Amino acid sequence: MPIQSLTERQQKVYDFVKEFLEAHGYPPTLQEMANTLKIQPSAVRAHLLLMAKKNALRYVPHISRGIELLQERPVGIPIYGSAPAGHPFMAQDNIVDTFELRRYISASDDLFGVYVRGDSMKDAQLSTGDLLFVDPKKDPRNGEIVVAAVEGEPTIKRYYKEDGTIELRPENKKYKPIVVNTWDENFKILGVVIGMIRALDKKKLDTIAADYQTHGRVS
Amino acid sequence: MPIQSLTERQQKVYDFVKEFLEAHGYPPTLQEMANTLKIQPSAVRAHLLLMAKKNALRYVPHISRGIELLQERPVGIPIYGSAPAGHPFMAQDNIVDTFELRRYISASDDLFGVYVRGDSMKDAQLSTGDLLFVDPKKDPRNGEIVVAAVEGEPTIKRYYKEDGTIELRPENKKYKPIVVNTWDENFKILGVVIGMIRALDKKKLDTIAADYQTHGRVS
DNA sequence: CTTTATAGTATATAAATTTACACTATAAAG
DNA sequence: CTTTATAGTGTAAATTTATATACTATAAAG
Repeated sequence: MPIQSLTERQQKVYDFVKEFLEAHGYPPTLQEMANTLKIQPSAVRAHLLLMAKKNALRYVPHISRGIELLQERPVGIPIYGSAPAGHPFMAQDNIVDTFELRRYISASDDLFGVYVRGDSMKDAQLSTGDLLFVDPKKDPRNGEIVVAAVEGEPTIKRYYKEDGTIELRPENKKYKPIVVNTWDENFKILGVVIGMIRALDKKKLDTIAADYQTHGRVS
Repeated sequence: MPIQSLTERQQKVYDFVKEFLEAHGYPPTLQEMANTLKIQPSAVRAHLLLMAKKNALRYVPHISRGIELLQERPVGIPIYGSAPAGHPFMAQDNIVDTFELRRYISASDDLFGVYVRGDSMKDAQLSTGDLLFVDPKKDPRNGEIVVAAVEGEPTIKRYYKEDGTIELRPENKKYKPIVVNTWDENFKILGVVIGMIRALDKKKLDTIAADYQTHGRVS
């Protein structure tokens, strides 16, 4: 069922509910809406009933504050695609998806993060300051990037398993691969890197730089 | 003020409010809570008042359903730092921060995203499939990466302003900079790239590849 | 052994909130 | 020119909801 467009007045009511909800955490009463919009509660009620019919919200009669907004714009971030020439880039119908972290980085609950240090994964386009999302429950496949502990030292490398050995390859010719036996006790896969996020604005970069001295990163 | 921990019963009430909110979009009444928990409204009220004192929620007396949950547990992801040799990497005291998207990518509300296409920003370590976070309200500074529309075509480049001209430089020697006049009407800065996220697990990469044919990316 | 915090029952009252009903008015559609 | 959808006013009644008050009970702390 498509979302029918709201009239000007209905939009005003809808907006008020939205703002009220954000401010208070619960919806307004008919009275509260009526006061702000300077109309009668009965009139507000009529608007709500109409909007409910249009599927813009749910209105439960007999229930105080019984309003639920639908089409909650997700906390998400709209993602624009490329549009045909001449078509405005930032138009509603050029939104190809909505970004929600939970959906994008879908992994087990005990997902964790590490910051990258150094240039050993340069050719995989990972650089100092990048934040990696690591899934500790996922079994690594050959070619995937993993966080491993070698003799207690965490390190980021590409994973290749062959017979009884595991090879951890850096992505930079300057460094050499590490080869360990699968039964080696001084070695442990901490998790598989399933995502990465990088801050690019200057203020954030400064913060990261400051952090750098306080906390370590994993190379 | 630290969040004092809830007693077992308080947690039950809290959880019920949370579930009710998710199911209905508005908080429950004392009566509704009392019915489900099989206690009296007065008892529920007492719990709410206590929890409000503990800052677990806001409770507005005299207001029907006047409950707002606070401390929405952030969808946060723990970030581990590098620990002294021998110290277990994934220990509680090695958590240097918690990742929350809204804090990490702090920008104006109308933040949007675009997927990268092509290799024109290769040397800035951006590759096809990366998702960029773009702030349309931020004024670009020299050297920052921006999304611009040149003759209607969106493009990702590094921004340099000098006198009356703006230079949009790719980060790949294969491509040439674009130079436009500041007053050029066929040119518009759509926003400044303030962050990037990349999916690295295979399943996600496949999804992106499938998407690729349906929707476009911005080069 | 007394205080304090938590957890409850039970009931009447007060206040908040929704609702029904009777009307008016305007603009667009058929 | 009549119907339909929207947008209201105003009021009393019905219902929902919160609150005050008086008690009981348990466990932990001092």
